[in-house]
Amino acid sequence: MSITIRDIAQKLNLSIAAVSRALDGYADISPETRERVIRAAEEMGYAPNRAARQLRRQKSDTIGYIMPVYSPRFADSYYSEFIEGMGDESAKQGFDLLISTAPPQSKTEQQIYHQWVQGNKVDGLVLNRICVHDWRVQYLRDQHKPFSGLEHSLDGVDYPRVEVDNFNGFVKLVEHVLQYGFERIAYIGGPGVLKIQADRLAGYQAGLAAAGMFQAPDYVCAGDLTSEGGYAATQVLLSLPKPPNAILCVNDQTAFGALHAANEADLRIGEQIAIAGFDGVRDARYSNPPLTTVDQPVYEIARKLVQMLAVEIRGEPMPERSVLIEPKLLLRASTGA
Amino acid sequence: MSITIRDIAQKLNLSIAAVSRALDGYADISPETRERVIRAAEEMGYAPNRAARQLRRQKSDTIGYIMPVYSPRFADSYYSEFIEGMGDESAKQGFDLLISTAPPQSKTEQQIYHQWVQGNKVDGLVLNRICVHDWRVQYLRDQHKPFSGLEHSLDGVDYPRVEVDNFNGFVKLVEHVLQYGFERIAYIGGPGVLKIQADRLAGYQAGLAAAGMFQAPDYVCAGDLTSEGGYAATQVLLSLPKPPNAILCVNDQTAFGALHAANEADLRIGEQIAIAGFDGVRDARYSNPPLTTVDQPVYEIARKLVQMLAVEIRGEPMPERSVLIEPKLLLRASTGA
DNA sequence: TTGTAGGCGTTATCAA
DNA sequence: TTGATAACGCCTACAA
Repeated sequence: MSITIRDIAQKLNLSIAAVSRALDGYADISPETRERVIRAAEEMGYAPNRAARQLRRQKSDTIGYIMPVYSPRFADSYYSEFIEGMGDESAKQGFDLLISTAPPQSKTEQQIYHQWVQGNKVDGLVLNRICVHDWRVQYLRDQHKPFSGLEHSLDGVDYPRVEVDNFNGFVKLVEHVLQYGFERIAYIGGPGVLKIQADRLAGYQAGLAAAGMFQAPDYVCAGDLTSEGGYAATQVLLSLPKPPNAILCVNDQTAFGALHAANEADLRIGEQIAIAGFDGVRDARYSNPPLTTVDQPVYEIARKLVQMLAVEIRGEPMPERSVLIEPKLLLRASTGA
Repeated sequence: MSITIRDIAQKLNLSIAAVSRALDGYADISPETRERVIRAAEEMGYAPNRAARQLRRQKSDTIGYIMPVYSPRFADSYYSEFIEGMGDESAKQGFDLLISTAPPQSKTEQQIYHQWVQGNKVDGLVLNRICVHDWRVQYLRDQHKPFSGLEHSLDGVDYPRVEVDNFNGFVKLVEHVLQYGFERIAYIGGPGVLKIQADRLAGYQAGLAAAGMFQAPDYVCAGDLTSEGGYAATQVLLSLPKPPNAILCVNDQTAFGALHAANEADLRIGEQIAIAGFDGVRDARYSNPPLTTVDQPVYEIARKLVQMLAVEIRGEPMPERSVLIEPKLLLRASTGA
């Protein structure tokens, strides 16, 4: 079937042990033998059987990521960028990347984590969309399985992580729209359990408080991180007796939905109403009108997460277990900029 | 370390063979024993070691996909939708999804394919962005490794596939802009080796020919499937002595770049110039102005590809090895609709 | 119905 | 420097 070290050994009249060591670069093998083995392996198109190696070494050289899908066919280029970053860095670090999809907090999600961890399918995992209290963090800690995460949950676990200054990003966003004269500022958020939701909402509130602005309870809506959710929430906001003239959204997808609803309502966006997002996805430059957003370097963040995880897996010392990223405002026409 | 069937056997005073068979649902085991085993496994949090199982069964229950990245940090929600579709269907079919990134036709790409195939890391692969003549198709055929693909290469290999009627889609696109009075129609394509490029370009030319329209050689540009490429190509087109008044793009990302360039040139898009894409990514609804595009159900296509691949891997008979999808025009403001 | 034993391909330990 | 051999955890033919 496939070529094994046994085939190479046979052909070269060597023991499989010698072949194995020659290929793995051990020192106790004669240079000429090593040379012969390596050439033969090349010629025969040998590649080690990953299952056998994994079984023996008790590690899989694989990193796992479970993509949180809130609904079937939800598309968000945030994820393509995130996955690309993880893929590039995984390859560089010599790991494969195993991906699955599951609704957050679902039974399915738990099963996959359990199978991967207990079945030794992955050496470590990358988490994002971390919750304020996250069962995954606790579970992986208990299982002593290495992981890294985007955002820091409040479970008291010191895992390697990247944190975006969501709070401050939103404060700046509020300041920006205030400066442009929009004073009735609403917020469309995501699921309340999410850390980003907690932090961004807090930033929104702090920004308003700092300016001594009125905070209408009606002005804080729940979305679901999708453009559909943003669309629906915006319709509700616009039908209030005293509708807002600025809508800040927890992410860009939500903002796309908000733009859509405001356009349908024939509002002059950037003039009669300001709309902004958070993420900095590429496509935000091409929306109608171009979307003001808070840019976070998703690709770089994903790479960093994998890189930190690789260090953790290899058990190397890690100088900084926490990287803080200051996102930056991208001012565009949707807020009148 | 982890729980194995040996642990369960020990606890229950059974042989590991009995435990194994009880868990795998063999008939030759007493109901009560099976009951005990299953409960114990549950209690102890057992999950089979994937490497051991894979080594023994000679299959990995894993599907591979290599994401073609043309440049670092290229974001395209086409891929997040594609990956989500594959992820959902893989889970449903009982497969894990292994993902890597590599530039198309690169040495890296070849190495990964070789490692995965020869190392038995995956049971099969999904290909997209198929080339007119594709080394991957030939390689996997030679290695007798199951695979499915989006688009059919001309290598004379009858693999399970989904084909989108790119030719006809572009013919319809040409008809549409002609009908709206745009007669100087340009085309921005992708890498010439791609099957979609060949088919869509042919559709463009056929559409023009059918209407007896003039075809300026200047009007056919090469892009790279990114918005940057579309932006650059559009700048070239607009600086021609006799610039086009319609630009049809090989994909939506390219079209986003074209919109950007046309907006910068202060053209009234949909009026002075028509711009259209191809893919139907979600975000095309939110561009400035909303983008006319040819919609293909990416999520469903991805699922179908995995489903066909699963059938192929299991060696089941496949009624239809080729699925043809007729994409449909989505008319929006960017072409004056 | 259950247990014994061999082997999947690799790596690591020990001897030669 | 090299070879024989024993695991890693699971599955399955065969024996009991």
